[in-house]
This record gives sequence, structure tokens and C-alpha cells, in this order.
Amino acid sequence: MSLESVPPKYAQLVQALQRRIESGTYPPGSLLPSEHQLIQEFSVSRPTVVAALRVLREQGWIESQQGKGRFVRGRPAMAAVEPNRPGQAYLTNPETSTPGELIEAGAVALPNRVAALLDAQPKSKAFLRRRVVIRDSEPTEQVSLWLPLELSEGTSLTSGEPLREGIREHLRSRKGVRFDHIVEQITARMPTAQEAKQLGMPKNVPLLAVFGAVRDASGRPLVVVEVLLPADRHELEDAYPVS
Amino acid sequence: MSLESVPPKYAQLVQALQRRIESGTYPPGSLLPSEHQLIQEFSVSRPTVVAALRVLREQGWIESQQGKGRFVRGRPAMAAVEPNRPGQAYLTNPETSTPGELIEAGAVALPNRVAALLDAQPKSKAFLRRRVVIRDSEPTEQVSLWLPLELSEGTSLTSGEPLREGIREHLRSRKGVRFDHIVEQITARMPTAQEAKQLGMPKNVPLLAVFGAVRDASGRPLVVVEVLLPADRHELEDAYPVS
DNA sequence: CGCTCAAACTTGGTAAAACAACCTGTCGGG
DNA sequence: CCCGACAGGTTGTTTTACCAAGTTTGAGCG
Repeated sequence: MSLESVPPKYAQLVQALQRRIESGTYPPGSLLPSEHQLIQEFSVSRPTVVAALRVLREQGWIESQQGKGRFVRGRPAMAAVEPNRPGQAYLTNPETSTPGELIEAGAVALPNRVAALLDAQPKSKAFLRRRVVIRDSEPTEQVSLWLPLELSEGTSLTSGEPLREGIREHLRSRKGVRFDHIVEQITARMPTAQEAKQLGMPKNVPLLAVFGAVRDASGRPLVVVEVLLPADRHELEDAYPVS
Repeated sequence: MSLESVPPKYAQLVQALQRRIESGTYPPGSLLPSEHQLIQEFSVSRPTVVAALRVLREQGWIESQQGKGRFVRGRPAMAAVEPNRPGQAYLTNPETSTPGELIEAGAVALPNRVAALLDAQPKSKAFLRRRVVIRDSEPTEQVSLWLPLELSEGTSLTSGEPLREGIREHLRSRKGVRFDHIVEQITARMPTAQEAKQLGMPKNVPLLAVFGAVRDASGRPLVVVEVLLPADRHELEDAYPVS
């Protein structure tokens, strides 16, 4: 049969050059072979070489300078640190995959901040689903999910049972909405007495509160996720290029 | 003279299509004209059309599906929110551009977390430069900069005078190091008595502590920036695509 | 009428060629 | 000795051409 599709030539070239950079054949700071040399060595056409080098440049492996050549920068170190995005996991993974306890599931009045993120009137009603996540037999995080009432109708989110499907897939198949990006706000505050008790944390330790507004491609807010992290047990990490 | 360089054709095509999407000529969800139609309308070749459409896809304006066509997604809403990166501004802007007060400048023993970010031994010596930034006649943030001693030698950072040049440019011209990316850690904690006093904040309000490890292209840490933000007055915002 | 399959569309990938813009040496002439 | 012109290298942009792969449509046949 041999239906294994071979990757396109330019992708093979990308991998070959990446291997050479990682192995030290093309050390950082050195000049990459010119387009003409690569054409001859790999027996491909110039558009193929250029396509491969464009990918490498966009990924940060090399940088090019018209008239001089392409310089090796090395394996992009930034890609090594994967940011931890609280809330991401709760949107794609089913609730049954992480142990936890559902502590609230019903319609409530929206807090001001959440209402603003949902483009809704303050104190208007929305559906709230709140869970405490348990790791190593200890409560570690509280995850809250707010949905407009029209988005919660006809879904299993209103039930008190753990979801056996990711929220993202659940809403896509039943309501036809497609998650696109998340606008995230990070703040810190002291826990309420109830929160400290539910999370098993001292009352004098602050909380990291992460609000994630999930929106579709046009920017319309769909749901809001709030993750509460005791600051003595969690921290957030991210990486970005300096402008 | 007419030395104004005209943008390349594919970039012009990108702008033209962006305008049509924004004006509603190509509403979201609709099918973009096929490559052949665009070739005829704009009188360009196919690679030029493809290059323009590739840019639009990478920027999130459209998505393509082999065999069917290219679908309009609309103006990428994510790009509208620009993340606020504390520390970024302090690396590029001169200290004289924002009012503040220098409260420390000298060699100190490294705290554990900063030593780890610098790949240095804990309690080893490094140079610390600490400033309180004043906005609207009120202290609002504390910015600390740690540098390895060999990187601070021969610079004006060790002086008690405000820098008239950005730190990034300062270190590039005098020490030849080039900033590439930042690995950021966000935590929350209670302020010390001294910090609360210097920042003019209540003692029962937590601090958002942002640690930024500035590294070069190979991942070697260069300097560490710490920004302390009273949580009742600041919050962090960011946006990212849902995977 | 319903099903099958081929034709005609779409985007994705490769090849060959040419010109333009930019950099860096070398080789003269002043 | 200095400086400018020039040749030869590099990447950037554009064109023409062809084939491959996925999707839709409709003609034709049972």
C-alpha cells in the first residue's frame, strides 16, 4: 500500500537544516550556505529553498540580511518554555480526567468584572459552574465558569454531574460556537474566609486570580473562566520576544 | 527625486484585501474569491496572490481549506489587545523619561529566585539597581534590576544618576550583548513593611511580583527585572489563541 | 429516480527564469 | 594614499508553467 504521505520537500529541508544547526555543523553566528549552494547540494529548486528558509526565519532559527546572507541564531530558546495557561486545560479536557469536587452549578448574578468581560449588564443573570480541583489528595485550585444563559441551555453543563467531554467540544457540537482566543487578566487579592477553607490555605496568603475571557474570531465573548491559585503553591510562567 | 519606495505587490494585495474585509465587502464566513479570480482582477501572477493570502492566513484574517477555498474570519480581534509587559518599558526607555526615585544601586547577595533565573550560585554577588516609579505624584511601582558583576563593569548603571539612555541600548553598545526574549514569572505575596511604606500602600493588600529573565538568542540569562505592583492598583492583561 | 463516477473546480507544492536591491570586496585613477 | 567605479556575490520580488490532492457538481447509466 505505502500510503504514508511523504512530507513536502521544503519541510524536509527545514528539518535537515535544523539538525545541522543543533549538531553544531552550522554554529550560531555563522553564515548559512547561500541559496545557490543549497540548491546544488539538495537538488531542489530555488522556491523550495526559499520556502524552507522562510520557515526557519519565522521560527527564529536564522535571520537574513539582504546582500550579505543568512546568519544562524541557534535553536530558538524561547520555544523551549511552554507557557502554563490556567484555564486552557479546563476548556479542552473533560472534568472526569482531573479529580475534583463540583461546589456550585446554577444561575447567579454576574460580578462586575465578569459582566464586563461578557459584555453583559452588571448583576444580570448567568450560569455559573464552579469546581475545586484536587491534586495529590489536596485541594489546589478553584475553577469557575460563567456562561450566558442562552449558551447554557440545552447543554449538560447545568447538570451536577462531572462532564465526560471537554467544554470546548461540548459547546461546539451542541451550540455551534467556536473558541478562537482568550483575553486574560491577572490580579491578586486576599481570599475570603470561605475560599481559604475550600482551598485549605492560610488566610494570610494571597490568591492569584486569573480571568480568561474566551472569545470567537470576531471578538464576541462566549464564556469566562476564573482560576484561583493560592500564591504560595502556584506561579505563572510565560515567554515573549523583546520588541 | 521620488525616492519613496513603493511597497511590493503582494503587500499591496494584502492591504487591499484587508480593506475589503473591514468594509464588509467580504463578510466573515464568506468565501474569498479564488486565486484565479484574484489573478485576473489585480493582474498579478499566482505566486504573488498566494504570498498575499499566506500573510493573511498567518495573521488570522482568513483560513484556507484545500479543495474548497479560503474563508473570511474577519479582522483578527486578538491583535487589538496589546499585552502590557511590565519591565519591557524599563529596558528600552531611559530612566529620565519617567519620574521616579532611585533607592538602591550597589552590589548585593542574590536572592534564591533571582540567582536561579541568572544561572548563578545562590548568595553570590551581583549588582542591584532599584527604583520606585512615580505616576501622578504617587509611587506606583518598584522596579529592580539585577546584573552579573561582569556585565555591570564599565557601564553607567553603577552610578546613582538617572540613566539618560535605555538599558537595552546601554548594554548593547558598551558590552555587546543583545536582548532576545524574556521569560516571565508571576507570583503574588504580601509586601514587607518597608515595601508598603515605599509604595504608599496598605499593609493588607498583596503585591503582584513579576520576574523577567532577559536572555539572548541562545538562552543565556543576561539580566533579571523584578516589578512589584500593588494589586489594588494594577493588573496584567494578555491575549493568546486557544490551541 | 437514485447511484456512480468523471469532469471541473479549488488550494498545495515544485521547477526554471529573470530582474531588482543591497553588500563587499577589488581595481583604478586622482 | 585615498576614494570612487565597478564587478560579483547575496537575498527579495515577480512571472510562467506544471503536477498533486481535496471538494463539488452534474452527466450518465442502471
